[in-house]
Amino acid sequence: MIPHTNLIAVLEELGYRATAPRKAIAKLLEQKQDSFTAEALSEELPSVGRATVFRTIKLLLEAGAVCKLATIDGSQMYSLCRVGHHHHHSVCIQCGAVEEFRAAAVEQLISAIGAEIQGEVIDHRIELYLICGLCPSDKGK
Amino acid sequence: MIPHTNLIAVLEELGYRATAPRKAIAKLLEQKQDSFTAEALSEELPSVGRATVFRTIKLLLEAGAVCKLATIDGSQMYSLCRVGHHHHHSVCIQCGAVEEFRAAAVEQLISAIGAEIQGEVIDHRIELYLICGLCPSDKGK
DNA sequence: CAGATAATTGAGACATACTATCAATAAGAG
DNA sequence: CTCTTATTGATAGTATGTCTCAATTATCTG
Repeated sequence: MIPHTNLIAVLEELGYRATAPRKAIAKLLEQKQDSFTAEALSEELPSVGRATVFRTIKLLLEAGAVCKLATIDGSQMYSLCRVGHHHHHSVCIQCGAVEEFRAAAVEQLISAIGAEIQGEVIDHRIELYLICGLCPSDKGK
Repeated sequence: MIPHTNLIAVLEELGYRATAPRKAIAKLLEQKQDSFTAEALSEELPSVGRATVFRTIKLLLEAGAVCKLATIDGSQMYSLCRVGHHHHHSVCIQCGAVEEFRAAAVEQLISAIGAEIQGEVIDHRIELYLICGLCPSDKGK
């Protein structure tokens, strides 16, 4: 497990060079539990050019080590993927913490729905929005 | 059913005025079966200011008459909602046609997953990507 | 119908999230 | 160490919106 903790190795396996800027980005990303925007990441790494941050995120996205996901309001952000296989995300709408989940039942259900729908289902996307255990919920109000 | 076919009525119910630009946007949108971008809509309506097109889409989005959804590659687009209640979308990755679906099983499953996950689930989003019946699939290759 | 009032519009500047260009630099192979 | 090529950073450009503000237009009120 935890196959994508070494992001530099992921890039090297794809034939990309292990440069200092990429190492800095990888190191920072590996510590992130939460979702992030490319812009914010760039601000955290003033020594690395903005374009390089965006480029590296894109490489990691293509490598499957990072996922792009939608917030509850439809805007977008990234999240480090800790598992290598197909999965979905839950996002805390307060702190942005991202968890990954995978449920066999989901996949079964999707294919069942696919059977009822005209056309050939290619892929799907599921996001769960929640208030995580560490954030104060509104229940106490 | 078909509650959101009259988009102007939706806006009026919320206290917004039925102006000529809004009527033009509404008329065009009501004919759309496919997903669209605000930019494309604006280009189709050169007589209406760009800002007004974006503003009106935003109003309809808040009114629930239009949904914002993600394409398979993570970019975003809009789609007219034909049903008023909670639903999900399937998007043809070739022609952009959007269908709405609602499956009780999905909602049951989501709440079952919610019970297994730390935190309080607030909302969810599901998108199915497919090649619709009208588009040539790759099967014949 | 004639203002008065407030919402709405359009033009354009600004904001955000990227992508492309290109000369300078640095990684890695030999 | 040197050569080759990937990579970088600065900057300009693109895509998708949002904000500002003076001018316009809907609706209200008499």
